[in-house]
Amino acid sequence: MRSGEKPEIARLPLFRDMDDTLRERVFSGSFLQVFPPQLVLFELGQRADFLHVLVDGLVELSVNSGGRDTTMRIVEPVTSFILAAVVNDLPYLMTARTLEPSRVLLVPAALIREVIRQDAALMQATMRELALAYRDLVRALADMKMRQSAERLGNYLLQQESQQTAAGTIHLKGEKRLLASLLGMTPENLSRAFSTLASHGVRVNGGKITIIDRDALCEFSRPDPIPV
Amino acid sequence: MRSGEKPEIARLPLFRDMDDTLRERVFSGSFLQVFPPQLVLFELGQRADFLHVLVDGLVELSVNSGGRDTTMRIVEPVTSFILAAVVNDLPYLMTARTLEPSRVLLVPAALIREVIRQDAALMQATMRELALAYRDLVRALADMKMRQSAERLGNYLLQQESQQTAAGTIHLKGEKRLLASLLGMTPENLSRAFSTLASHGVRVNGGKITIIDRDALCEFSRPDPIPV
DNA sequence: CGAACCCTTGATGGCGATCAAACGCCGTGG
DNA sequence: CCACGGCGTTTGATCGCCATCAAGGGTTCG
Repeated sequence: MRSGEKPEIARLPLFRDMDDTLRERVFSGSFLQVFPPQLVLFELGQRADFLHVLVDGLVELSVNSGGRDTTMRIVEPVTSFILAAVVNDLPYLMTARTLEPSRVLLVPAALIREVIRQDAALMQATMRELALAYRDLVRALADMKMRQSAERLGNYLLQQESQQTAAGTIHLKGEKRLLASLLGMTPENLSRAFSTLASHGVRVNGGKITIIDRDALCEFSRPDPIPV
Repeated sequence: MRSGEKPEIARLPLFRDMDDTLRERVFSGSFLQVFPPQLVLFELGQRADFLHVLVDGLVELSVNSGGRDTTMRIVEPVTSFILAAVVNDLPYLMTARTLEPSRVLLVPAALIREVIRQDAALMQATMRELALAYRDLVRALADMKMRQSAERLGNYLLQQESQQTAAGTIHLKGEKRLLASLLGMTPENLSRAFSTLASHGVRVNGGKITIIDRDALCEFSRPDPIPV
């Protein structure tokens, strides 16, 4: 891939501050690939061959073990994923699957590791990214351990609302069953959780959610006091 | 603190490969402090002032929010903790409390951040450490979402056994109520989970656990196929 | 138009939380 | 030295959240 082709990749926090010629080297050694929906990009247990950057589309990261399955993250463009497996050259802990037609930049793991060693700015950005990802997971784990399902949904909605453009309105990506799995519940109970939130300021219309009473939702969900 | 004082700190993966004079600079700017049990070292929401290294004793990292409380990690010597908050200069997401009389090395956050910028080996070690910690949390979250309580306990025991010296024998650190909170259950249910595991090759004697039938425990707990 | 499939709603059951009480351990004070 | 009280653990009883099973409505796609 050539560098100018996808300026939004170069603008990612991960790549933004690094040396231009090294960035060019990374991109020219990588390739942009198009995938149909429902395609498995890699599976848990495989050696981490590529750092992935989702350019367009939607990807699910899930863990499956012993017949059970749970989605760990929904990746939206433009974001890199599985950085942690790549930097330490360890097997993937998750399986990645496209949910929509997607374009993914595949950066060979050995290449990115080599350039990380050469470029302090890239290494620092990697370190920061990992630290932020770690903190996200700390929150997610505490959420799962301390809150019950409707509260988790409420907090998810509040968090989504804060980082989507239109205030008070949220568009769910993917199917509701996916959100259910992300929040650690069944589709049936997600549906019931939405009905519960109806009495706390939330209106649902398909994949479009409206928060008509933010205060009521906050009081019910007791969101994390520390901002992200 | 002087450098030769605590060679096992210098041998930590985090500090092992860095430049000697810079390591000396880090240690000389830090101080080793002794704390009594049950003392709060820092609280969730505070600005991260120090990178902590537990030299001796036992520390609990917990999250408390909305009247609820859950322990996220039990820190044993010699280990650093809350690296993620320090590198990004963000508030702590967890509260730290000593469980036993403890000695902790306090490294000023600004100092460690400065030296990280100067020393590529330290930065790389930080990056690796964060990536490994991230992967641990991915496992912990998947564990919490997919397994029920007795299975979680079984896996915890198998994991502890593999990283403690004596094969087949595990010494729990801290009280059982602490382990219960770490595993996301109540003390009552931890007790019941131990009884369940009695029919799967586990014997309990106070804080001393013996795995008398490893295969049976594995079959019951279905441990993660991917090694740590 | 029919067949999947997803979402929703209802009925039932199980895991785990809560409440309650008894036991054992340990440190204190009589 | 022993009695007592506090605390953690264990065991039992009950309750509530959520999973599971089941069925019906809506949408999409062949």
